[in-house]
Amino acid sequence: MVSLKDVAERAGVSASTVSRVLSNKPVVNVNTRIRVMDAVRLLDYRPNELAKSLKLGRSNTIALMVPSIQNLIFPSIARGVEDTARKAGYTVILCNTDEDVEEEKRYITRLRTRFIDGLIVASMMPGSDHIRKLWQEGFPVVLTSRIYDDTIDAVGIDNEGAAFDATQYLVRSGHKRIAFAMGREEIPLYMDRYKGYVRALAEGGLSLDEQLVIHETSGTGSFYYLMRNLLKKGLQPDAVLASSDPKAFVVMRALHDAGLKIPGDVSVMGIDNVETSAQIEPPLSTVAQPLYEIGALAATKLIRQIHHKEKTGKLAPPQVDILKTDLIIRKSTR
Amino acid sequence: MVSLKDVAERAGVSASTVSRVLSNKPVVNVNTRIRVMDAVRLLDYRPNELAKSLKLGRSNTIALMVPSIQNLIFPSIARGVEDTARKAGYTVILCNTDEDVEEEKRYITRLRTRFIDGLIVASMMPGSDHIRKLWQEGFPVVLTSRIYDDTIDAVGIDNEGAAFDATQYLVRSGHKRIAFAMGREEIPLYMDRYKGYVRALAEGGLSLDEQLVIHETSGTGSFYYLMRNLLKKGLQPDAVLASSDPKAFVVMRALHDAGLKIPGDVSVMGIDNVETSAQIEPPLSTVAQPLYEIGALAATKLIRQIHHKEKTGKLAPPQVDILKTDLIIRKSTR
DNA sequence: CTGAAAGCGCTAACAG
DNA sequence: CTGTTAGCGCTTTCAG
Repeated sequence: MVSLKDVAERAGVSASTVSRVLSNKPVVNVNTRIRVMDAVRLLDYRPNELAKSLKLGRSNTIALMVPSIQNLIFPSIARGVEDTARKAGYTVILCNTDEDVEEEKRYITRLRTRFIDGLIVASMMPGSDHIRKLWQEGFPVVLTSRIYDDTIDAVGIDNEGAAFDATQYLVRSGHKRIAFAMGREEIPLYMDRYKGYVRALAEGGLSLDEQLVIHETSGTGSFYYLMRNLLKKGLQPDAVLASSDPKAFVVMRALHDAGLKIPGDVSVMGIDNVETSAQIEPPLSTVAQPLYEIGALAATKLIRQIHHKEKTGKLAPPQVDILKTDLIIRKSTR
Repeated sequence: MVSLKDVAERAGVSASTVSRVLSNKPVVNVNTRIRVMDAVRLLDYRPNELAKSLKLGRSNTIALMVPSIQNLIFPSIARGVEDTARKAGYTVILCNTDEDVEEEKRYITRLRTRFIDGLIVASMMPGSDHIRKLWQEGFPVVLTSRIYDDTIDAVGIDNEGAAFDATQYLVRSGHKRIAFAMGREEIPLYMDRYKGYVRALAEGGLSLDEQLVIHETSGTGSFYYLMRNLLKKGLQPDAVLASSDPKAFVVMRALHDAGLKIPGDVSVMGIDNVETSAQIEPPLSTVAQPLYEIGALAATKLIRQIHHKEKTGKLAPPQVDILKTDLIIRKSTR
């Protein structure tokens, strides 16, 4: 390991001078600068980031916490985060919490040790008070995808509105019996989507049939049996809105296996616009949320907060950004 | 920020004693230990990982380099890596290279600063000599998914064999005109899969028809037009083997849009067994590679190397592990 | 414009 | 069993 001192020796100057050159301090003689740079090249010197971080009190590293990177919406968000972080000179750490609040806490404990400058959380659950606490202690945090209130920086979409748009489209195109595939109720974004569905039904003059809303039991896969059961009970809908694209995939398979045509016999619609949604057969109609942009904006906001905190010593007031969603009609709806 | 010194003061001992207690050195009096622990709790002290890393010369952090986390095979690998790294007390950094060798190099430069203890590379390209160099310099590296030789630790599958199995299944089930959707030729794993296809054809007594192998032009999406063109030219195959599952999705859509039934008119088969493959309609027959396990094993091997290097000062001889693949017949083949 | 010195928070001999 | 000391590699006053 070649250190500052080695370079200094080689260039015949002091360590401080080398440091000045390397951090582009203007106050250094051109000739010494050249001499130093030569030594740097000669020795193939790389600064030790760890030492720098320790001294400076920041690591230029942020963490991204997701329930699971295997969930199709998170790779795009992660990509947005990583791209913009990298461009700003930050490194990103990936944390999968599996919806486990304890795991989340454990992570936070590790990360709080000033190892990390900020945190993007896409896994927040109602019980995640430790995250609120983090923010209150002045640690830069931005929430994504799952937002609970406006007391913490966040970027998300209008989930109620997204489901409303989807449902409204369905009623306007003449569907009368619109089923809803509901996600885990502890997760507010699903409650919001449910509300949007209910409101659009009402505004469309359709009455809500509780039998047509099916509730996830054990994971996304459970919708297969749930859907088949609905059919078996003779409750065939003419459309189903899934509260997320992956759920729509499963619903489509159940419908197909029951011998039903999509969209001939029943229309299917999702929410999210995950990448595969366009690639399956039939391509899924859905409400797109700008996943990459969400990640990118979250990273931008976080880095801005980090800088703000460095300057002023405290966090700027929280601000939540709601990004526009987009109704995308493909081939799974008539 | 509360430091060791604060705890020491509070407990009326020296910093070294606190350090001993915290790292569970056995040589410390029970009473002092209790006193120290009390002070730790009272002050809610958390060790500064950065300082520890600087002193110890290791950061308990590894990096995972993938072409893009949005590519469906990598989330599962990433999950395997992250889970096993976390259990071993390591943190993982996510790096997307977008197949860009320069980006890869830039990353390596940053990471080489002893900021990271080891590296898992799933993005290796033929031009990635800098990675070979890393290994030669004694830096722990394990290759995944794209393996080039046996001079570096690696874990992967037998790509030739996987394609062979798939093709053989197709010929044995009576297909005569088996097309192949070929990936980028610079990527050896695709060449290997191509070879497996060719060999199985030969062993099955079928002659290779170059017109039936279609070559990716601009991204996975291009297979849509490529496939439609093939059909337009009157060269309809009775089966197509895609060199990856995502390519199979696109092929299926092209076939469908041309009015062809799967598997009635043409069978489709993939390789990878990405998560969505089971969820689409019809569920895709494919050759599964154990993605999660690949990631998990890669992490295990890397950490073992890191420890070995800490003990002996150098890397253990490279070893490549080939994991078993699994032919999975679902509904897209007859 | 440059060097000496102090210190970020921690661990590891070395004494006692 | 415990304290003192030195130092990981870097930045930053403070003098000169």
